[in-house]
Amino acid sequence: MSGDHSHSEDQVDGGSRFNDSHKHKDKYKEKEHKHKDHKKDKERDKSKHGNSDHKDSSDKKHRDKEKMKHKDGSTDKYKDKHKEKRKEEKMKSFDGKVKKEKENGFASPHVKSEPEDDIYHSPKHEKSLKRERDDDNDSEFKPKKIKTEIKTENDKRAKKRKPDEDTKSKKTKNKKGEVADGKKKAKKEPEEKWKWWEEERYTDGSKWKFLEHKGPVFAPPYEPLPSNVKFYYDGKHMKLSPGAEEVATFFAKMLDHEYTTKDIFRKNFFKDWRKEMTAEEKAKLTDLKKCDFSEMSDYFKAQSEARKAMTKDEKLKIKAENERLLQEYGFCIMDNHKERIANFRIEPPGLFRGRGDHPKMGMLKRRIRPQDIIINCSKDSEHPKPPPGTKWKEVRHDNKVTWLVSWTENIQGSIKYIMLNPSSRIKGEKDWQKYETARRLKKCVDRIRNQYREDWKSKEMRIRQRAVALYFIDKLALRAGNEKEEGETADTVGCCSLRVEHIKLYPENDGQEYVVEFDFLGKDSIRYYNKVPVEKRVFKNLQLFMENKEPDDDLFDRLNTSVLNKHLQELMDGLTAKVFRTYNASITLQQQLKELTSGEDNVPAKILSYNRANRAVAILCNHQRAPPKTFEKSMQNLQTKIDAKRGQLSDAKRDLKSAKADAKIRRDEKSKKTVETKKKAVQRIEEQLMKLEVQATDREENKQIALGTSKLNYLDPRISVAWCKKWGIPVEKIYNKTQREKFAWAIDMAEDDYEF
DNA sequence: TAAAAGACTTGGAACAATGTTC
DNA sequence: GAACATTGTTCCAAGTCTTTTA
Repeated sequence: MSGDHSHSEDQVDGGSRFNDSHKHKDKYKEKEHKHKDHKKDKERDKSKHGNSDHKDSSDKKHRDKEKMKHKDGSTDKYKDKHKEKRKEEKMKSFDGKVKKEKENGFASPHVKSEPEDDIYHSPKHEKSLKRERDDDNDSEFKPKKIKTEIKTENDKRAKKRKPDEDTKSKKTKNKKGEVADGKKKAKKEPEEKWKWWEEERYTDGSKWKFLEHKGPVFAPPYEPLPSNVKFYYDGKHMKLSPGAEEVATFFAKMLDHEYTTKDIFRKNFFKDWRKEMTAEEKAKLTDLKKCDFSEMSDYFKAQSEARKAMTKDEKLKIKAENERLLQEYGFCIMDNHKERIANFRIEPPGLFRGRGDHPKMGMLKRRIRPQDIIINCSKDSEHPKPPPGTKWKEVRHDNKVTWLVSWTENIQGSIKYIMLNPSSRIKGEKDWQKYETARRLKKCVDRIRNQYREDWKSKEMRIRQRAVALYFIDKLALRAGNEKEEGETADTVGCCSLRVEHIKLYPENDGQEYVVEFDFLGKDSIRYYNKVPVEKRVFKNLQLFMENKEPDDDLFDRLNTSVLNKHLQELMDGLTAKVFRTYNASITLQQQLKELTSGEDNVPAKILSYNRANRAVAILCNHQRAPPKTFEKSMQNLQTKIDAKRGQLSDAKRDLKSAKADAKIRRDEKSKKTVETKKKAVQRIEEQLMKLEVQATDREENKQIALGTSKLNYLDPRISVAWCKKWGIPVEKIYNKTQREKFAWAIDMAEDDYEF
């Protein structure tokens, strides 16, 4: 598995996946937080190292050495401590729901020092390719890189551009250069799109020089229920205080949702709801089961129906108002350009909807007020005004970050941000940089693979673990798997946080040797199930890692994401675990496109090929979705259409046949024409039929797979653009409007010969 | 230096808008 | 133009990785 190609084949075909594997299965529910009274880690460690019946004697020697080495290793200490805590927790709480002390992070302490250079490099007016990076050098992305080098690089690249692009770009050249210090307000954005990718990037670590915006839009205030909408407790009407009523409506709005049947959700909700009640209410309302929210629920349903049934005019009015809000708050000015803000509305209060078995689901997400808000903007901009009579928590001017507004949410205590749209310069640059890093990995991936294969034989356990984990991250596109605070979130894992219970080893399975079965909940509690044959050495290592461990012990007990990423950083500048996902996704797309696209195919067939290539990536990355509720029905409908079309086709063919026969007898122009018309009709119907059949295939194959995430986040858009150009497929068939805006840089720069 | 905080990307579901069919 | 299907957009949770703090 040294070359890209074979490697990727592994990825595409490797393992049996997607066998009805959507989301946390019952198994997990049962398994969750099982209470076990197992021995402490240190004891385990001892017994492990002392264990003498290892099959592989060299392994044993290694372990013995390891024992010495790790006696005082900080990493181990950490892991042990961590595990002890986890175990303590498990022992403490029967159902594992008791919270645990905060404990996370492993972040490497190294801080990149960036030269403090406040001089704004004003962009050049002449056509430049400052940002077009070559695969061998994405150092332009690093602020440290000095300008002269950039120029040289770009001069080199400038030749690559086609002349017609040059004229195009002249026309759309932005006006940035006119205001050298970037501090004056922008002139009106020209109608043409700004090509930020043709400009120079900041090299001083700053993200902008000028930022002005209007602040966030707050959630509308609570509107009390009309008096005829009643709440009942224990069958009796009860008028709730406004605070309690508001929280009650959050629950009522979700009444039809599965959430409200879940114990944790109900428990959390009730606890938080009670906090909002008056003393009197608190005394009276003691049992959620006795609460009757149905009138509220019906009221909201009726409201939603009414909204749907609104007249055209009313709908238009709302639309106009939304548009007004968008125009006023939805844009900011960043360095002379009007840029779209992604989420300018503050999240409204409601009940927290954690995914999977989230211990905090149902908790009250409190309303965010101006005094919770931190504004970030330029000193010399017109600062956003807080609503009358209120104050912002803080107004700061930090141009080393990209966010405009932030606040701390009350469920996890984490910070939320308002940032720019994906089409913005600031997001686009980062995105581009991501793919360039992945392309650099392409150049050294063989070396890295060879290295981790070597490391499988290392004397040090931590190195072996690191190497095996990296193999999985590379081969299976697993996520890194940061440590998580137990009890704070759903129990999900990634590679480094895999536990013994998440894998099963089969020396032989279905005629294959050394098979590993993965079964765990990953991000968003989406199940990852995969059976993959691995190399013997990996297999033996896994056996070793699992020795004398309990099911809920860490598989890689001498590894965490910080250690792994530090190692990766040494292998390649800028390399982290997630780069492998980007790299493998993009390279897989490129290979699959090459393999699947046939020049003779028509456009729909080519698009099917594209979707199949996209699908291969989505499967690799385990991007699953719940099959749409209407899936079966819509498949049926499609089949009906296909059948009808087939009928139509045979009719048309019969017509053609008789027309031909007719023409043979008559031998006149009119009947000849008729034959032509009939011929065309047959052709048209054949095409339509083919289209429908392709659609059916595509849909069936896509039942449980979500293509969007990989398309938006993992696939270098230049691959798709190049493919479109090469085969004459309109790019609109692959990317919708929003996606085209996000990938404008790629659409503009990629030619048909682009190679990832 | 480990832990915590902060910043930013990735993720599927829900909702809204648009397209299609009758 | 109503009803339904499909596609696009928004929402906000949950990851990764970096930076700061104690």
